[in-house]
Amino acid sequence: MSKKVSLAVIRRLPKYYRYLDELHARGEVRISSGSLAKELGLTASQIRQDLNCFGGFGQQGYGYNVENLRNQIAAILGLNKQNRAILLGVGNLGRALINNFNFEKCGFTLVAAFDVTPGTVGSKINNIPVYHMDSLESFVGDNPPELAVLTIPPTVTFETAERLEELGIKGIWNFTNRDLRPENSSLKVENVHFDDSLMTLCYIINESD
Amino acid sequence: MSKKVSLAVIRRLPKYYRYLDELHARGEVRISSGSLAKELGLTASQIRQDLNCFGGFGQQGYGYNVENLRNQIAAILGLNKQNRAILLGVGNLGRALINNFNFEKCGFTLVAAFDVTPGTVGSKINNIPVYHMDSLESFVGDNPPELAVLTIPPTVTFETAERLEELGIKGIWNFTNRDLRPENSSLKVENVHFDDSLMTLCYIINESD
DNA sequence: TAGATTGTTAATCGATTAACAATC
DNA sequence: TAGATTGTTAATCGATTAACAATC
Repeated sequence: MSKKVSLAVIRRLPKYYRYLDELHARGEVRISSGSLAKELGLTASQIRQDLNCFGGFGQQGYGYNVENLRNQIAAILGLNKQNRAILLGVGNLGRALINNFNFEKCGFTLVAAFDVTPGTVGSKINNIPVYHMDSLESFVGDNPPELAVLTIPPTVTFETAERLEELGIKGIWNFTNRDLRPENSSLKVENVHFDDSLMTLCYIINESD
Repeated sequence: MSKKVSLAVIRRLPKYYRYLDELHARGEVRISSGSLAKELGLTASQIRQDLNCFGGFGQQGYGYNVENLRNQIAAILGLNKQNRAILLGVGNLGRALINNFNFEKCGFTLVAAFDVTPGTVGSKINNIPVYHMDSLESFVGDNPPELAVLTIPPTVTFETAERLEELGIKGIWNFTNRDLRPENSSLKVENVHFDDSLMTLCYIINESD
C-alpha cells in the first residue's frame, strides 16, 4: 500500500486544478512547475513534490501538459465519479448553494433537498425537489447518497449527523457552525466556518496597523 | 517588537473562542488545557503553546478562567473594535450573508451593500441599504470602511479589488472564486473557496473506499 | 548537442509534542 | 502540604526548500 498523502498536499490539489483549468480554457498547452509556482505563490519544488506523490506527470526539459495534468488531478480528486448528494436545510444559504453552486464540478450531483417549512417542502428549487425531513429515511432507502450538505440550524447538527451516519452517508459538508469530528467511524466531514475565516482576517487587518 | 505569531496559531484562535463562548454560555467557570484539548481534538501542549504566544492567561494548578480567556482571545482577534464593512454584489450569496451572517460577532458592522441590478439598487435588505456600484467612491469618500466583502461575479474580481485598494480598504473577504494575493500592498485578503473545500472532501470520501 | 526542466534525495526549517520545573 | 496544571525549554516530527543527476 502506498503511503498516505498528507492533508496539506490534498488541499493544494484543488488550487492546481482550478488554475490548470483556467490555463486550458485560455488555450495554453504546456506549463512548467516554475511558472505554475509563480502564479500560485508557491515554490516550484513544492509543486513537483506534491505531484510526485501521485506519479510523474511531467517530462524533463518540457514541463507538464496542461490538459493532461488537469485531467490527472481531476481523477485523483475523484471529480469524474459524480457521486450523489442531498442537501438538508433550505434556508438562505441552502438556497444559495442549490441555485448557484456547481456541485458537478466538484464531483457530485445534487439529487434532492430536505426541509421542514410548509411553504418550502413540496416545491422545486432550480429543478431540485424539496422533501420533508421526515421522509429522509424512506427517500434514502438502501441506496444512500455519498454526501450530505448540512445547512440546517446549529441546534440540530448532532442529531442530524447521527441520523445521516446511520443511513450510511459517507461524507458531510457541514455549514452549521458546529464542528463535527466523528471518531471510530468511516464518516468524513468537512467543517466550513465563515466565522473563523472572517475572525482571522479581523486579526490580520488589525495586526498590520 | 514581539516576534510574529504564525498563521497556523492565528487560525486556531477562532476555534478556541467559539468553544470558550459556548462553555461560558453553559455556565462553566474554569477549564484546563487538557479538557479543552480533548474537546477540540488537539493536544494540551499545543493549546498552551498557542496561548503563550500572547501571554500567560492561566494559573498553575487551576487552569484557565473561561470568561477571562474568552475575552482575552476576543481582544487578540480584535472582535471588539467593530470596524465598518461594505458588501459588493447582492446575489444569492450576498443576500444570504446580509440576512444571516453575524458580522458583529466577527468584529465588523455591515454599513452598506452595492450592486448594479435595477430592482436591487435602492432597496434595503435586513435594514442594510443597497446602493449602485457607481456611487461606491462617493459613498466611501475619505472615510473608507476597513473591510469589503466580495460576492460579485468572478469576471470582475480583479478590477473591483483594484478599485477597493485605491479607496484605502484594508481587507477583502473574497468569495469570488478567484484568488487575490496582493503584493507590495497593505491590503489583506481572505480567499474563501467552497469548491476547494468540497473537492477535498470528494478526495477523502473516495480514498476511504 | 545544448538547454530546460523534471523526479528525487538531502538539508533546512518550522510546527507539534513531550517533559518538567515552577507555582497556585 | 499534596495535587494539579501551567509556562517554557528541549526533542521530535513533518513539511518545505534546495540541490542536482537524469533525461527529454
